[in-house]
Amino acid sequence: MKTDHNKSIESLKELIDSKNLIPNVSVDCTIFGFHDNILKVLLLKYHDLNLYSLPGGFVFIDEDLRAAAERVLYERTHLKGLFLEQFHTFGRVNRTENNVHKTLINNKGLDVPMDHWILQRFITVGYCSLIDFSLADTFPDAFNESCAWFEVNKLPEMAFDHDRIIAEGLNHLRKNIDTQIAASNLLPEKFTMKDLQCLYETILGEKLRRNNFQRKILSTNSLERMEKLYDGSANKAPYLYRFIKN
Amino acid sequence: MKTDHNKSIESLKELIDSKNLIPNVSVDCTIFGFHDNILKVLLLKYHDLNLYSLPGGFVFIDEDLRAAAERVLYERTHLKGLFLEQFHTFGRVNRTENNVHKTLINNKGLDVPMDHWILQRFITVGYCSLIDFSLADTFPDAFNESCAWFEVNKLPEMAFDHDRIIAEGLNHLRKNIDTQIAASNLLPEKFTMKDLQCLYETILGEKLRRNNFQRKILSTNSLERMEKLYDGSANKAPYLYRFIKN
DNA sequence: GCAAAAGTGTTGCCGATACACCCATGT
DNA sequence: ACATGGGTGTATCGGCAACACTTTTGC
Repeated sequence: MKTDHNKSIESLKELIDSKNLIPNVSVDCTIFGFHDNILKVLLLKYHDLNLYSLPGGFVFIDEDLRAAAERVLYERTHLKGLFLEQFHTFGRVNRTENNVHKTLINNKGLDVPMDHWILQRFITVGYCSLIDFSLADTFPDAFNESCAWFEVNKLPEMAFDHDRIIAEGLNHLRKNIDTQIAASNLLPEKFTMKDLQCLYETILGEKLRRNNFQRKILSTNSLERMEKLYDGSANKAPYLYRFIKN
Repeated sequence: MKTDHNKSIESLKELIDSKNLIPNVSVDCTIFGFHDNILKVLLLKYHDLNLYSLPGGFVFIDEDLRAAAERVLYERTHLKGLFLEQFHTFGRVNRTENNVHKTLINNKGLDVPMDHWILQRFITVGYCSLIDFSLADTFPDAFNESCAWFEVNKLPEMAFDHDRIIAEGLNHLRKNIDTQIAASNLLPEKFTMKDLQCLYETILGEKLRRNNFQRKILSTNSLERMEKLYDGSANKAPYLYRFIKN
């Protein structure tokens, strides 16, 4: 454990001293997780603080902005090729006024110049993703002691303006949910129309009409109907569907 | 003229040396201009180069990101309180690979360290605005020799990825055009329905049906009908309308 | 009266909604 | 048979497109 801790400090120090980062810029990912009809969001807990943040990171000088977001997503989930979209850039001066980095650096006993950009105001580019949280392990980084899923309407106290970023990210997800996104590993290979409807309802946070939903989805011609599912219950067996791959 | 040139160099040098700017970050404004049924976009021409760019600028360390965009808009038009919306952040590494700043600095004979961020890759946040180009004077800056309006489908060669930024900005404008935006100084106080329709058609780049357009706009209850306009032509006089201020 | 442009009416289509009914299945 | 829940039919509504008709105006 001690070595882990030293390693943490080492990598933190390295990060802060790095000349290979774009100063004053970060990316933050609202990684939404769906499973069993619950919508969660992945948050990190800072060491020794009762304060949470979005998975975020800085951008290397030779790295595409989107690639930085992909890297953040990968570092926390070890998953690649996921749905990931930029939705807004947050740049108000006071968004980082309670700069938690300062406390962290002090707590770690690191020697960082007071005029270092990590202690100043910085802007952040918000990205939005969606995965199945039961399929993803999560991996905290040197800044954080834990990496955990929180239901979107039961959020803990957030650092910076991350509560606002989550709200905007969720808004983006809701406006952009479609069968392509739903198709990416959120449901089993074969699933019932009810499964898909529950996914939509959970993301949108509202009930939909069963029959109208079915028609709307089928009219997109993105589903293929398979055999029926007999689960032993005393009712008509639903058809299974799968997404048509393009 | 000589003094102006020296002043230019002075302010350029000041800008580059400034410790008060966020490095590697800029804002670029797609300032669309409407008048006489023509849609233009405001471009700057670089000194001694046959290359154009969007009005852009850097962000002061104590300045809101949006305020930086407002400042850029104000510096080029001397107008305030205009429609202005962020639409996308462009962050690919190679977007600044033909860094025109290098040429400019060489041409000016400025002494800038080769590792200065202005010569490196930087990301830019795109903002979109819309004004009446006949009402706005335009003001070039030290970097540029002229500031001029170009029709959106007759663009000259653009620096960086500014052609893409314009395309995205126009797309944003088209998706967000509404009576609120149209109300902001693009038309005279009183105008005919045809005037408004022409504005929409010019921005959207497509013809609309006269009668359906009228119904659609009136159904928003954002217009107030005034007296008729007699212009001496041999046809029924159209009503004048004005926007209802909230 | 006539041409030109504005105002208004009507019809049909499409998508979304809401309600209803039928069908399959295990107890 | 019957309760349960899935599948499908249909009426309605609102928005929009398309077309037609009427009105106003100066020549």
